[in-house]
Amino acid sequence: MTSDIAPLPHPDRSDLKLTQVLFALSDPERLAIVRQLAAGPLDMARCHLSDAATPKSTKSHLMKVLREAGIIHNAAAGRGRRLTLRRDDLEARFPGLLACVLADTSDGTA
Amino acid sequence: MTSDIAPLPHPDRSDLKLTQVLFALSDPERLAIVRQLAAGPLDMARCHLSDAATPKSTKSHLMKVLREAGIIHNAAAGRGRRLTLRRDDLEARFPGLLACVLADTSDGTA
DNA sequence: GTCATGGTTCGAATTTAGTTGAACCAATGC
DNA sequence: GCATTGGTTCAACTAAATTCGAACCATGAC
Repeated sequence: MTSDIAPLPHPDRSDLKLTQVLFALSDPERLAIVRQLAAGPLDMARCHLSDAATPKSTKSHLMKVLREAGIIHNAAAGRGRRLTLRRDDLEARFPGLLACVLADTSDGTA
Repeated sequence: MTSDIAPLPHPDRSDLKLTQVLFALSDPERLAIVRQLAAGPLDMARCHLSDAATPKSTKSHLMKVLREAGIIHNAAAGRGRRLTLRRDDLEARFPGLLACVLADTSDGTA
């Protein structure tokens, strides 16, 4: 078979928790990731952190927090990972939240 | 004079940080406090926590986090404290944020 | 198969946040 | 004056989040 990699677990739309989403977004680095993904899906290797020297384990952990909160989807794609912002799910559960979070420019990540 | 109590420090509207606001709101207990204050100003003594047995030092700390994030205003009033949601400031800096956070009912605090 | 690339996971160390009792303070009631 | 009520602050402790290296795993190129 072409692939037997166990896909990472993602919470169902109905299981998203507002407090968990807010927490995930409350870190500047994670918020910056979300802003990048707002422009469209991105290969993880092309998703940059503020400090380019950050170890990959740290980067992976940041993605995990966002994924477990239901903010991003992380799928295997070739030898890498494809990250997608779960816009529809977020909008369905917390209408307007993403929009006003992305609108802000006071955290340096315009 | 009638009062010389040093007022608690509150951040200026222009100093509010989105990530700090999101963090403050990411705790269920704090979010529940904000929901109560959404109905109007409240004396702190009448602002209830989920566990009535919570020590006052803990309650005071919860209020401090909300105050320092710029979400609530805490003013001396008689022998107690008057808590007010900083609606206008929040709306000015993060339009729509409060509305969609208050709209959610998935955290038990409908 | 071998190698390089891209990421996850684990464990340990560090850092940060939450909890609590005790001490203290201001205002009101008496 | 004294006692009560309501709340802040401090210090110590517990709990949780973050960071990072090391080990590991799949894929794709060769």
